[in-house]
Amino acid sequence: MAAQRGEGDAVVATPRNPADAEVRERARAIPEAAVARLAVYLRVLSGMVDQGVTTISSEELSSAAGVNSAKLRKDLSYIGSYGTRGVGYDVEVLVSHIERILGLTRKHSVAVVGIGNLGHALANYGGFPSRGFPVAALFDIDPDLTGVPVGGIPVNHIDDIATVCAEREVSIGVIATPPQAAQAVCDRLVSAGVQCILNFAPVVLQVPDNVEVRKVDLAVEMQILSFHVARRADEAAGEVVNGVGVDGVVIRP
Amino acid sequence: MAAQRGEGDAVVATPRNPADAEVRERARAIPEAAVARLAVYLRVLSGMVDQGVTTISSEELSSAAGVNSAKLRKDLSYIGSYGTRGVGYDVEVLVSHIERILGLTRKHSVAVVGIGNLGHALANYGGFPSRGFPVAALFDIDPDLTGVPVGGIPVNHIDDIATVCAEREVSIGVIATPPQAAQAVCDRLVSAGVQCILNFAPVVLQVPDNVEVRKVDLAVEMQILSFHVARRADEAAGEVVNGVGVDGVVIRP
DNA sequence: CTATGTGAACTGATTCACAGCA
DNA sequence: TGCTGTGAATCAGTTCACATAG
Repeated sequence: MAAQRGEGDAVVATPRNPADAEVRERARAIPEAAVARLAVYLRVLSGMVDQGVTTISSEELSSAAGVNSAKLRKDLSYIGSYGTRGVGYDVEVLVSHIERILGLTRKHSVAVVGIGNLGHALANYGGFPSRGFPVAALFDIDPDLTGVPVGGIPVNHIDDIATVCAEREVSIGVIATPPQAAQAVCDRLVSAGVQCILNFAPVVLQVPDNVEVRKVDLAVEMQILSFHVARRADEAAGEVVNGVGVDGVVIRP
Repeated sequence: MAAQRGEGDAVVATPRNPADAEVRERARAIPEAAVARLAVYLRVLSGMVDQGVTTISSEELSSAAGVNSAKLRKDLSYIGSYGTRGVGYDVEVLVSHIERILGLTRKHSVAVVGIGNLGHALANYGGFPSRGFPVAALFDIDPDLTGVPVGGIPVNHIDDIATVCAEREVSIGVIATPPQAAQAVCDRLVSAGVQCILNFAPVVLQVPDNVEVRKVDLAVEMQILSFHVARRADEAAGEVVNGVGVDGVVIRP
C-alpha cells in the first residue's frame, strides 16, 4: 500500500497539475495506521476549536490524543508542513488540512442494512450526520418494516438496495444484519455500486478488489480483552510461584 | 518473536510447573495482531464444527478467514504445533487450543454502562452470552431507568457501579455513554477493579497501566472509509489526466 | 532558545521459501 | 508426495535525535 518499494513501479513524471498531483501523492503515501490517528487528531482539534484554542503544540495535541509527540509529528508530516517551529500548530489550519486529506470536504451518504437492535441504534446515532455522514437510506428484509420511519427515514426493502442506493448516491454501506444474511447483502451493495462497507456482522466478507471493507467485530474485541485478562492472570500466577525477579524471571508490564 | 530482545531481560529458568510456564511464555509472545486473527479463526472453526468438518488445511482455513496461508500457519505456530504434516489440522483440537490461549475457558462477566440506543442494542445482543461473555450488569445515570429490565437485566444507577461490579465479578466494562460522561464512568469502573474496557464513546480514555482499553469508534471508521473514497477518486482523476501508464505513472489498485 | 520536521535506527509484522515429517 | 512449521528476508510502523526555522 504505502508506495514506492522496489524499482520499476510508481514513478510520477510531469503531471498536468503539480498541486493536485502532490495531494494525490501524499494521500497515497500515508500509512493506514496514520490515517486512523488523523481522524482522532481531528476530533481532538474540533474540541479545541470549540474551546477557543487557536494554537497547539505537538506535545499538547499528542497527549490529548493518547499518542507520543514523535508519532504525532510524523503523522502530521505525512500531510505536509503546517506547523511553526518554536510555536506549534494553528488549530484551524490543521483541521482544514486533515479534513481535506480524509476526504471530508464531500458528503458521504450512508445506507444502513438490517434494522434490528443495532440498526436502530445506528439510524438514530447523531454522530454520523454531524460529521458529514448523513444516513440516507435504511433497508431490512422484513416487509412489515417497509415504510416504517426509523430515525426519521422510512425503511426500504432490501430488494430495492440497487435502485435506492443509486438514487440517493450512497457511498458507504453499513451491514448490521445477522451473519447469515451479510454476504448476500454485501453482494447487493457492491452491485449497487457501493465501494465502501462497514461490516458489523461476524463474518469475513468476500468482495472485489475495488471495494473497501472495514469490520467492527464485538466478539473479537471481547476475546482480545479476554486474552489480556488471561495473560495478566498467568503472569500473576507466575509471580506467586516464582516471585518477581527470582530465577531471573522478569515480568514486563 | 516478541520477547527476548536484548540481553539481561526475560529469562526463564526452572519454573515449578513447566507446562504452565510454557503456556504463559507463549501467550506473552503472541503479537497483538495475531491475537485478533486467532479470534477470527476460532469463529470460522466453530462454524466448521457445526458443519461436521473434522480436519482442515491451512489453505482452506486461511481463505475462509480472509488471510493468506503463510500468515495463518505463523499465527498458529505462536500457540504451538498442533497440525499434522501432509494432512492439516484437527478442527476440534485447534478450537480447544485457541480457546485456551484466548482465556475463553473462564467466563467473563460484562457490565454495560449507558443504556441509550447503543446500550440497549448491546444488552440485547445475543453474540455476547453465547460466546462466554454474559452481560451481568447494566448502568445508567437516569434514575427513571433504575430497576427497568433491559434484555432481562434490571438497570442500576451508575452510583452503584463499584458495589454491583464487585458483587457480580464483572471483568469487562463496556462504555456506551455520551462522550462527556465517558471518562468519569471509566474512572468508576477502574476503581471498581475492572481491568478491561471496551469504549464506544468518541473520546480517548486516560487509564492506569494495568487497565486494558479497546475502542470502537464509528466516526473514525467512517473517516477511514472516506479517506479511501477520496484516494480512489484522486487516482481516477490522475488516470483521466495522465492515462494509465502514460508518463510512467503506474496506478496500483 | 523552542518546537517542528525528518533522515536514520530500530522494532514489530508479514511474506518467502524450504527443511522436515506424516 | 503434500502440507506443516519456521528461520531468514522483507516490509511497515515507530521511535530517536538533531538540524533547522522562527
